[in-house]
Amino acid sequence: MRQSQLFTKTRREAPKDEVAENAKLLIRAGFISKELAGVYTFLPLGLIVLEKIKNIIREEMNAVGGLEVQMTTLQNPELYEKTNRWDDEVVDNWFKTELKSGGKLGLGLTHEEAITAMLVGHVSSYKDLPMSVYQIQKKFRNEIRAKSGIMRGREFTMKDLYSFHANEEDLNDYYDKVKGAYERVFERVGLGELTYFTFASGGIFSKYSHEFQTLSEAGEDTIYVNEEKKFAINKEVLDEEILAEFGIGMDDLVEKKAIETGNIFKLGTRYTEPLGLKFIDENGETKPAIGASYGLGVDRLMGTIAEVMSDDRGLVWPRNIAPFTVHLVALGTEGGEAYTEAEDLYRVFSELGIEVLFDDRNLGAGEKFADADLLGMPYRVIVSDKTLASGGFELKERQSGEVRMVNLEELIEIVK
RNA sequence: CGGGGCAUAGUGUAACGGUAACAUCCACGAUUCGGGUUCGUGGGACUCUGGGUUCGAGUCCCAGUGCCCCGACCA
Repeated sequence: MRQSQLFTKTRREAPKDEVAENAKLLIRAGFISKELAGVYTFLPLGLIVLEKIKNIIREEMNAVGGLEVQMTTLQNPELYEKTNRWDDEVVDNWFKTELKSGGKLGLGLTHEEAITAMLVGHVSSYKDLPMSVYQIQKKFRNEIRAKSGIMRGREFTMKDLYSFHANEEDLNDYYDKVKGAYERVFERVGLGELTYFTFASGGIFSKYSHEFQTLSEAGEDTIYVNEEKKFAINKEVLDEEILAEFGIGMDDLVEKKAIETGNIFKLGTRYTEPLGLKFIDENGETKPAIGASYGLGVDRLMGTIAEVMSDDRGLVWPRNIAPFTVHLVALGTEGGEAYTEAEDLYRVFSELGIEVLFDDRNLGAGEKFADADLLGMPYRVIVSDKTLASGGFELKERQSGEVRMVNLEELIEIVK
């Protein structure tokens, strides 16, 4: 893409109504735009990042047998009345609305009920199980207080997977498989090192629920990390009992701030029972299926990456989710030799399928450098009189700041 | 939902109760061309909304709305 055709502009200053670093940077760089408190539009560059994250998640969910669907945003209150989650006294962050005819509707804040009810017509025998269904879709939560930029919004994108099983053993096996899929997702988006499998409250069927917590000072949660075994315990469940359970003491744990990027938990028959998702087992007995649900905040993941990977000059995208691999910058006078050379390189990259953002704007070097740093593509390639004279290209790695001269073959080898 | 703060060009900030300024931005013309070059000319605001006080309100008072922060909450 040519930067001259990108309608978004960068800003020197962050808007005063944002404090969260992720929102400040993403707005300054033109990745997102704020509509309301906790409600953000994704602009072209931001949307590319979001879609890349979604695709990684999609691949990993598919790899553990998940089948993708898209449930509706508009939700039928009857389902939630059956599970006692419609009443505002019970669930206080519904967005509710009504039909012209007078009937009520809810805007989906989670889809256990909808998925379970939808599957009733598709499950009748133990042979139909296990079943694993997911979606990547908008959720709406009427948060009393939205905060932290795109990390806790009122409208956000979430991947939610639900699995249903004939017995507990099968549930446990699958639960571990999904855990592995989550670990691969975090690895691929560049957060593997910083993300801890964490024991937390909220378990319905099992004692604990499990969270994926990414270390960050911007996090709302306090967790206790055990480096050696690479897991953590959420402060909310930390007590003598759990320490004994893991055979550790407080000395083995380090207190950290973290962002809850994922949450998985076993539901048992909490939803299948009231909604009638039953099957007949080998002995002809009718039983409710046993379920689990697995959530992953897509835009929260993006916000977390912006938060933990950026530096004082701007965003730093891991290669797998960067909007473009290369930021090609032409210096000198528009139409000059360097520009012509850059045009050629742009064409070469495009033909090779290398994702490139070409800064073909007629601006000074300083401004282009500042923008490149702010936008955060993994590689910056400079074409200028200087590089022409040396017969190569200047390649700068955004994350390390390492700069070197390379020839065309080397350059392509690195960025392809 | 308790507590606190803020609201002025697209953005960031000024303005004693006396008739909105500066920077950035945008347009045009020069200049410059490896870290936001420099200069000139011009453009852009019913000062969040509604009331009130006053000869006069961006400024003081009341109410509302929006936004931010702390806490609570977060299936």
